[in-house]
Amino acid sequence: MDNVSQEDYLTAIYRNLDEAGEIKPNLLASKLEISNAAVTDMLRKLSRDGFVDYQKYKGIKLTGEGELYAKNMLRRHRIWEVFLHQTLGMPWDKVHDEAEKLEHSSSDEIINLLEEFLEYPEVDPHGYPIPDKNGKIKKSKTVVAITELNENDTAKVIRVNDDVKNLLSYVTKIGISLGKEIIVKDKLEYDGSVLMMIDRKEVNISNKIASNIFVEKIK
Amino acid sequence: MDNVSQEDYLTAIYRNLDEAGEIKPNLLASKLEISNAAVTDMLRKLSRDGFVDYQKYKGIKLTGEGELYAKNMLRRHRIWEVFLHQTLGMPWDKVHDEAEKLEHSSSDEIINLLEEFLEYPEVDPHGYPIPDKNGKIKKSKTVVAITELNENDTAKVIRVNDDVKNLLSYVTKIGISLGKEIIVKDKLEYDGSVLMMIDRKEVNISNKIASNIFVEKIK
DNA sequence: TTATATATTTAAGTTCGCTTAAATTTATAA
DNA sequence: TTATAAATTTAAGCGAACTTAAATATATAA
Repeated sequence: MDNVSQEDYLTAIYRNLDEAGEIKPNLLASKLEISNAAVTDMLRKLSRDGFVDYQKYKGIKLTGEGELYAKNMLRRHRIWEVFLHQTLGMPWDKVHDEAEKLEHSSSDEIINLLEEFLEYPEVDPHGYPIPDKNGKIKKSKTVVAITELNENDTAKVIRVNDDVKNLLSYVTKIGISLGKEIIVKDKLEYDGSVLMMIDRKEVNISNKIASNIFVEKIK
Repeated sequence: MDNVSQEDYLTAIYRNLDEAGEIKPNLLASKLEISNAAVTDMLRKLSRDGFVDYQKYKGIKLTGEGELYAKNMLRRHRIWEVFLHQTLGMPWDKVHDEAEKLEHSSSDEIINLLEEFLEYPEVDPHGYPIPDKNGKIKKSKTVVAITELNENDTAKVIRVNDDVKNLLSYVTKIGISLGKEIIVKDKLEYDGSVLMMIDRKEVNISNKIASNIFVEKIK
């Protein structure tokens, strides 16, 4: 393919598929920060090239080829992130944007060599699994968003959504990192916000933020 | 700038300046493998943006800013090459093309971290010096092209032009690598080709190839 | 069910970096 | 010096990926 734009569309589609494996043009447009009209345009091309199943006014699906492509981009992205964080020491809230650029400029050969150099990491610095050469994604632990926890639940942070602007730097500020233990103290009915203990300090986070932090329940 | 095309123009200009510090549109077009008309077009933009001194029908010069920019791209390029070769083990005849893509997708921050990780290499895998953060290029040994050698001269290979298609893989085949010792046996007046000893074997190379291999005379 | 809001597509237009063809300028050689 | 060749620029046009505005289809709520 070798087309930055199309690669970005496929990745964005894959990242945002709903439970039915579909995504609406509208959502895609907002994720890519472009107009709906541009999306319609590109969908025709992606459809013509066999990467998406697309019919006017219907939800967008990926074809097998499209999904493979998207997973390969995700693989590139996450392997770069590991390299930037682990080898170069770049903070986890900066690697996403850098990897976003690198992923389009690296052959599979580089990626495979990098993977070997990094000793086959299983997850990226935000806890997301890295697809293998064949697009296979190892089933990871079952995680739930913090919003799913109940009062007095104790849990360990496994994954934080890196695709939401500024979320990571905010989350870092309030003391959250991978592996950190949290205890839910209270859940506010009113706005869905969650009061938790982190490092013996009380922290309140909004529902929206809580829904992007994934944890493993302890006991 | 953040514009792949303009970055490529500046790098190509810098790489191919003549003794007077100029380059002709025609040569630039052929290096970039595009039409002369496209070059004229882009020169106007680069001139408008203050990267080149350009007047119709005259040779092209870089401004101070343009030169800095070009050297920074060269820095990125060469640091990536060192990483690919030294850390990932990619052969020296493949790193150029890969670095060509990566150089446009990496912030200065990544490059600086990489440089540190690589322990401040002075040359790339083909023997070219790496400009520092400020664009300063360390003066390296005085080298001459093999074409400048005389019969019975012994010399050590210091640098091979990585910007010529397929040159490196050819040169590798005939046993040349950095640091290798060569002895000039004969120079053919007729076509300028050079007969040399490499690893106790006689090898004849054309004038064109000899002019792209740079050596340090021994005694 | 119908009115209205929202999502999607179509139409027309823009910028970028290219192309080919024609016009013009500069270089070269008889 | 002048004819011719080569280099350069101008002109017109193209495809890609976007935009805004208008048209149309779908979803939602009274």
